[in-house]
Amino acid sequence: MLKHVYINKLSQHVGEEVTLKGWLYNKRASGKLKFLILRDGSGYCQCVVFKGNVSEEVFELSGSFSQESSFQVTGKVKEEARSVGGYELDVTDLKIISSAEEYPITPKDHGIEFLIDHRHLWLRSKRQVAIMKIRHRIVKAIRDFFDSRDFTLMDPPIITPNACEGTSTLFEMDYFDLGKAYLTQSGQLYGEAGAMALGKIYTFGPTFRAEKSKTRRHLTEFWMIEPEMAFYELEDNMDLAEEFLEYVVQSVLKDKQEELEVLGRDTSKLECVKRPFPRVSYDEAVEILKKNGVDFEWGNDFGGGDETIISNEFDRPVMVHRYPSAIKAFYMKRDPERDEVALAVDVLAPEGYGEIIGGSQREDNMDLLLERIKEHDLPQDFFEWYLDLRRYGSVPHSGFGLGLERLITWICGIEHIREAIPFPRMIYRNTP
RNA sequence: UCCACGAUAGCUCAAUCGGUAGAGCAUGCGGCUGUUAACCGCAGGGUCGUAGGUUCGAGUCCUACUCGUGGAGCCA
Repeated sequence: MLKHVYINKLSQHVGEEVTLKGWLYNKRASGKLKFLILRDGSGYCQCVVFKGNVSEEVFELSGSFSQESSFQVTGKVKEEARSVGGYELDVTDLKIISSAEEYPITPKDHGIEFLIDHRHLWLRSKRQVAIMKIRHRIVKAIRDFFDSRDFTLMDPPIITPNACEGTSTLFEMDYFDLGKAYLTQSGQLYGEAGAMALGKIYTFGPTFRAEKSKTRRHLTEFWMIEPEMAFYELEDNMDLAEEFLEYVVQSVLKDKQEELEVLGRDTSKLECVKRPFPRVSYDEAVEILKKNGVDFEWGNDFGGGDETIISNEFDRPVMVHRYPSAIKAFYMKRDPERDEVALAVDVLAPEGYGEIIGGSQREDNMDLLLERIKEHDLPQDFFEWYLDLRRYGSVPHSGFGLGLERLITWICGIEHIREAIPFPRMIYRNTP
């Protein structure tokens, strides 16, 4: 057998005879000519079997196996403009590795229920492969961004004894003799401990929300990135968030054009994602809503529709800061010049994709933090370790949380968050 | 939890006013030397989500239930 090469490296082997290994994506035949589309995870290649070029057995074999059968094929690589990917294999030999049973996902349309039931197979389709490759590129950009700025990756626990923010519904479990425990809703409080130890950290891990949310923006299990920085105030936090988003989006644009094209993404919308991002206060955002005819009362949180109206005013992500403290978490520091608003910031993605980042400067004053814990009716004993961060050398600090799948959904320009994660966990679905 | 919509062949869907269950894809066989979700011909493939009801007659109308989809609230 000749050297096994991958489809995305075919350009280096033009004129050579090579062996490809993969799965049958689609096939067409025309008399003495057969076209087999092979996919190998790195790309797609049309393999042409001409009756005159192969043995009788190989010619018969090449038409006999079904979609998604695995096989290896040997032939000469040539440039071919008519062919997908620009290269083609003139087949001289072919061997079936495993003949597939009748494959459920055909090249025609399918409903979402059927596709998600077959998620393990759906991942093989061109569109899903493109999304997963972009997901990987985004994850790499996120890590590169923080790593190159001297952040330390610090993994928070997944099992926690209490609700982080005291509001969400959590997945509950029995934890031996210690009573109830919960799957984490956020690694943030632990991130703060990390920032006091390491200066600048980021967490990157799974997060769980048991709310019975049933929309295209929700998963019960998703991945969250939470940087936390000692000595950062709200403005520093916003500077970092916009630099971060610009870097991630531009990295994907630079390296994943082909995949974005498969998804039909309008990349001009992504080209706009450059600093500076618009920054509007909550007050100003409320004015935008009123200008657009929304009957909105100061003090409420924005709904999905409100976020869309606000983000439609801009061509790039918009940072909304200084929300009413009453609707924000207990640990957020209040504006010293205006107690009714918190030093919080949400980043709203363009095109109606909604909130992708939520962050704030944290309350660093021991007495005020204790007051907030009592106001929110939270069990103080669970937070003693967190209060220690204020007892022992408290400093101004800030951070934000980024929902990975929401970021992917926006960058890919896809309709529903379930396609942004390999195996989505949703309120009425936990299989496959 | 609430609101709306849906369930017919392996898949995607159609079936007029309540009157014999249809098509494309997929599968099998045959044809074609440049196909791009190939095309052409033939064939097989149905407990119309479940349980009741109305009717001479129900895929179609009514009731309940099950499952699913979209949205609201809540959130990243």
